[in-house]
Formats: sequence, C-alpha cells, structure tokens
Amino acid sequence: MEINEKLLKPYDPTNTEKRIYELWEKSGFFNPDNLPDERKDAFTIIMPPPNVTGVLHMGHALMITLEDIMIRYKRMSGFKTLWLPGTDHAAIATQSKVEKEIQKKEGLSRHDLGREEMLSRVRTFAQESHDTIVSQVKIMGASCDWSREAFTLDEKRNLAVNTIFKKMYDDGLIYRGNRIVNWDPKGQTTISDDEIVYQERMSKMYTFKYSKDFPIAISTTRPETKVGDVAVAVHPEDIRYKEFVGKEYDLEFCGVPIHIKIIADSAVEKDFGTGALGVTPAHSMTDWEIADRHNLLRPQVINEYAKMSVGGENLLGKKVTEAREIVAAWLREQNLLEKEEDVKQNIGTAERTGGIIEPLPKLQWFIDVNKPIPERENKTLKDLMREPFENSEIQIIPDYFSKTYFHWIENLRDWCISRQIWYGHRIPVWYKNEEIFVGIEKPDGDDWKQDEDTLDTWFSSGLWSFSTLGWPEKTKDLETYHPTDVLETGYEILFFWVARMVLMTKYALNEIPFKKVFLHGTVRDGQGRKMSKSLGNGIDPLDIAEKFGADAGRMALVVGTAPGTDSKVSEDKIKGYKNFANKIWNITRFVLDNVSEDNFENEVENELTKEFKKIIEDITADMENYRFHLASEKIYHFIWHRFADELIEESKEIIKAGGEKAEERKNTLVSIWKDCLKVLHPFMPFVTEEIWSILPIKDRNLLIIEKWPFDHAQDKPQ
RNA sequence: GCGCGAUUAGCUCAGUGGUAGAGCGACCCCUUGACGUGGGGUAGGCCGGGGGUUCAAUCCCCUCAUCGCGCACCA
Repeated sequence: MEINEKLLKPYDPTNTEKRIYELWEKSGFFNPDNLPDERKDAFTIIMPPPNVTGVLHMGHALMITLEDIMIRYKRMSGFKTLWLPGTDHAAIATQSKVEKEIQKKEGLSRHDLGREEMLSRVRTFAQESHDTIVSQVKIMGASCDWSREAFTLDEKRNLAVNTIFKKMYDDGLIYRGNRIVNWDPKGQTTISDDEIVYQERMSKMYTFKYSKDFPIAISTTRPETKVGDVAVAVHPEDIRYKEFVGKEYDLEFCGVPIHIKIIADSAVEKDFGTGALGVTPAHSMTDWEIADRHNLLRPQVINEYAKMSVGGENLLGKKVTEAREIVAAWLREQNLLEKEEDVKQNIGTAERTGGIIEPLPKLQWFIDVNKPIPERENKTLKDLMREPFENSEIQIIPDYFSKTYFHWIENLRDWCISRQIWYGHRIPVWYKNEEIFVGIEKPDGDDWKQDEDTLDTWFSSGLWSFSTLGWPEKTKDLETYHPTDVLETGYEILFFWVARMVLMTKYALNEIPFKKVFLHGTVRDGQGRKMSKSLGNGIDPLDIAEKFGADAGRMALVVGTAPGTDSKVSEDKIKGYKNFANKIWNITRFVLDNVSEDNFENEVENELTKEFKKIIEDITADMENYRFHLASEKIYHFIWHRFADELIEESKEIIKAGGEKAEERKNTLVSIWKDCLKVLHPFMPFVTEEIWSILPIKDRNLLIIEKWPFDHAQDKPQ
C-alpha cells in the first residue's frame, strides 16, 4: 500500500497534538448534545476547578488525564458524556497572592488601594490566570465541554450561593454568633479549622503559681495569656485538689487584676503537667468550651494584631511574643516560677499566609452542623455528610479512605464561613439600624448596608456539582446529568471539598452529588519529594508536552499509579512513553506497508483474534472498575511485546511466503491493530487519533466516537 | 494519643489463597528493510521480623519493627 508521507518520519507529537485538538473541538463531540446516535445513559464528571492562582502543575495533569480517560472510555462505550470544566476563584489564596505581589512591587497594602481598586486588580490577575489554565487543560488533551464552562465566582454561581445562604439562614442552619474563631493576624481574617497547618516547634513550658497565696501551680507555654484567666480547672476525681474546688481568689498577675475560681471539669488531664489547667476562655478553644459549661466570663486580652490589649505600660500593646518574655521575667522575679522546660509543640499557622493563628472571640457567621433539619427527617448536616457513605450510596476508591472520612466527621465543629477579605462572594446580608435582611438581592429602600465580609471559598465550591448545572433553576442539564457519576480528585481535599459537596447537595437537592469518589495521590519527583517551587524540582506539564508530547506525559502519570497512592514521575519515565508513541507509529508503517486496502474490509476470526478479545475483555473489566493503572499497562504491554515483538516478527516470514495464510495474517494484523488503537485511545488520544486518520477506512468516524471494541453491555452490566 | 497506609528485583512500583511480575538500570549477543526511540538473551527476590488460620500464605488474621500520611491535641 502507498504509505502516507507523515509515516516516513518519526512521530512528531508537538505539531500533531495541537492540530488534533482543534479537530476535536471543531467536531463538537466534547458537547454531549452533539454526539451521534441515540444515547440514553448519561455519564457525568464535573471537573474539580483549578484555582486561578497561577498555572497548572503535575497534580492537575494527573487529574485531567484520569478524568479524560474515564470520559473518553464512556464516550466510546455509547454514553452521553458530559465533562464540565471550570475554575475556582479560591478567594483567600488568590487575594493573598495578588496582595503579596503588589506589596513587593509597589510597596502598597490592600488598604492603601481600597476595596474597589484591589478587587479590580485581583480580577485582572484571575482572568489572566484563567486563560492560561484553559490553554493548558487543552494542551493535555482534555475532551471537556467548553460551552458549559463555569467559574465559582460568576453570576450564575453567585445566584446559587445567595439562594442557598438564604435557605440555610431561614432554616436556622446559618447563624451569626460571637464565638472563638481561628484568627490569622497576618491575613487579618478568620480561617476554618481545615485551613490551619500545624508546624512542630520547640517552645518553653512554664510551671508556676499566679501568686504566693494561690494554692495550685499550673503549666503553660503561653504565660502572656494568663492575664486573661478566670479559672483553674482540675479533674473532678483528682484528690490532690478536691478541697479547693469552688474557692475563689482575687489576685494581681503581672500588674493585671484577675479573679480565679477553682472548678472541676473532666476535660482536664490529671496526668498532664500539674493536673491543673489555667482557663483562658478568650484565647483557647478548649478553654472556651470549659467556660461554656461553667458559665465563666471571657475577657479578651489579645487583639487582632496579636498584641496585648490589657495591662499597664509593661504589657499593653506589646506583641504576644514580647509579652511572653515579660511575664516570664516577672514570674522569676516574684519567685513564682517552679519549672521551665523545653517542649515540642505543634503550632497552628495559616495555610495561605503562614501567620500564627491566634484564637479570638469574634462576631462571625457559622454553619451549625448539629442542628436537626425538619425537612430532612430531623437529621443534622453531620448526618447528611455521613450517611451516603455508610449506606454505600457513595463509594470511595480506594475504600479505606472512608475511615479517614468518618473520623473527620466525628471531630467536626461548626463551620465558620465568613472571611474578612474582599475577593469572593459577599455575604448576602444587609443591615439598617437594628434591622437585618438576608436575601438573594439587596432589599428595596436606601440605607441598607451589605455585610463587609465574604464567604469561605469552600462554601461556593460545595455547590459545584449542581451550581454548574444551572441550579437554582430547574434546568434540563440538572435533570439529565445529576447526580454526577464520578468525582475525581486528590485525597488531600477529601475534607475540604468532598464532605462539603455532600453536605450542600444533600441539603439543597436531597440527592447525592456523585456516585463514586475516585481519589488520586500526590505526584512526586523521581526521588519521592513533593514538587515545590522552593526545591525547584517541579516538572511543568507544559514542558513535558512540548518535549515529549502530552500523550507520553499522560501515560507516565497513569501507568502503575494505583488509586490513592502517591506516584513518582521522572523525565526518564516520560521519555519511555514518547518512545512508545513512536513505536506505534512505526507499527502502523509496517502494517500499512504490508497490507492492502482490501484487508481493511475483511472480517477475520482465529486463535490470535480470540486471544486478543480476551485481553480486551480483561482491560474492559479494569476500565469498569477504575483500574486505569492496570488497563494502561496491559495495552502497552500487549502492543509492544506481543503485537510488535512477536506477531509482527513472525508475520514477516508468513507474508513473504504468500498464499492464503499470508492473506489471513494480513487481515488479522489489521483487525487487531484497529482495536489496539481504540483501546489505547483514552490513554494516548492524540497519536491514536492521528494514526486513525491515516488508516484506509471507509466512512470513517473520528476515533473519539468510535465504538469501544468490547460489548460489555451484555457481559457486565455496570 | 487516635486512625490510615506502606514494607516485593539495584531503583521506581504493580499484583494474586496454588511453583513470583513490569518499567528503568546492569551484563552478553544481534549494525536482519517498521522502528537503534530497535531486537534476542542473562543475572538478580527466604514478597520487613515473629506467630496463627489453611492441604497450601507474599496475599487472610494477630503481633512487633521501620517509614510515610491524616486527625486531635498537653493547657
């Protein structure tokens, strides 16, 4: 057969991939509305929206690869496939990134710029970042429906956010309260428990008495907070202290008058330190809860800038770290210090700014996770998050992650959703004198002033599975594609995101958001280190696509990477799959070189095609069961080491000898090779599509909509 | 402290209740018209230790050790 000129040179992914992607986009097949035939069953994945904080990294590349594999496989299997892409405004992450840049380049803070100017700067940055991300997603070969693209902060999503906020407020699930929160003094905002990163540091533990006359010694690593103490708590069964419980003392501690009551509370560990806990309600989560139980005062002694807000000249206005030294020195001087020891301590820092978290009481908005919801059979939001996993409506892959999930739910506290930043969904609450209005839009009349705060970015992310489909409107999309089939994401955001999507979706629609959660691990460098800017060991997916082709990068990411486990990627590994792309290029050349167009028309069945059918059956089972790491390896292995190394090698003799056997062999090669390309297509879409376009097939479709070569509808209804 | 995972060839990792697998690397051979981005071959593993269940365990159970991760935190 006459050979296509392209095949005479080695495979060139760089030029091919771009052209092929345009071909797919033009075909319209990314959009399920345009798919041929009657397709009844939908298969839906909503893409976890990358943050508009910069560019894509290998983790995104893995996510896109896995989702694209699922979507392409299902599209070829006759499903009405929707893969809906989008991006996340990532409120605090994006704003703090832009703030840092402005600070660095212009020496200005956001307050120097003002709310409107700052927001406009952030929006510009977000737009640029968005454009970059979209082009990168395309380079990876993602067959997602761009006509339905969404953004967590666009108008439609804002309507969804405000609608559900109002609903939760009306149901009493959202409340405004003065409670202790995690305050980030550096970012000047609250953050949720999940945005805290604990760092181990050495610090000093001081054991001392408030005064000479006080009967009990206490231990602390934060003596400066002790000017805010209102009680000393001991365990109810601690005989050492029983006689003191109930007594009250008026003292002066480092120049500040304090009133201490001795109380018994079982939250206190008898064996820790002196077994007595100085209770500082305003600056410790545990102590706040103790104060709740014992009805204690909660004097605040530290302000939003992590400086002392009480005391005389010696303390007032001092940073907490300075105040710590001052109080310690005072204790030594007064001879009150009994012990001073070095201890390891986990210190909470803000994920985005690195600021040391200062627990403070603040007036904020919260979601109550323990309140019964009448229209949900009096279940709590916690219940709604837990149940779909308990009764297997939602399955996590790999399933051992469900244990981690349950563990997290158990420890869940009310979710603080208000943030003192500007970029994000503004809280849909308006105030006028003593009045408060919660609604989807600004109320009529003048003088209404909207709440200054914005919502935690995970609030809008939690709606993602249905806000993207048009909710609160009753759309056709919502009816067709919800609940979605798979949520594919990294295990590190199981709590941040997965749990919150379940919460929001169960609450808003009384449906699960997805049937399966497929978790992937972290992509590490060849030595197993996390890729990071500071280490400079990051691999840029774009460089990879440029150098080796996106197909090669995709294979390197997915072969052998079991769900939920971390993987290592090196350029060597990727290079191997570039070679593989070239291999199948040359296999095609051999096949076309040795067969005629007639061989493409002939049906054939023999031992070899039967053997191959078994392989496809096996691979299909892997695809159905989300074992893409095995499926990809199997087709790779078959093509290279069975088809090329053995079948082609022995074909040389057979074809040379000629006759009937030669013809049958040619038919066999063509038949198997066509199906190899189909099976490989979800993994290496570009090179397979390119080769498909070269094969002499009559009435050819694009490979993207060719039928998967195994009819599992009869064998394995999934 | 509680929980989860890992421990398999030199390296990176799959995998299965029935005499151990891949990729890369190493060594030897092949400069044969699809491809040297190639082909053929060789070496190399008491499948972390100990115990148990079983006719049979790398796989299931218990336990220990080491590493990693998550959560909670001790004030």
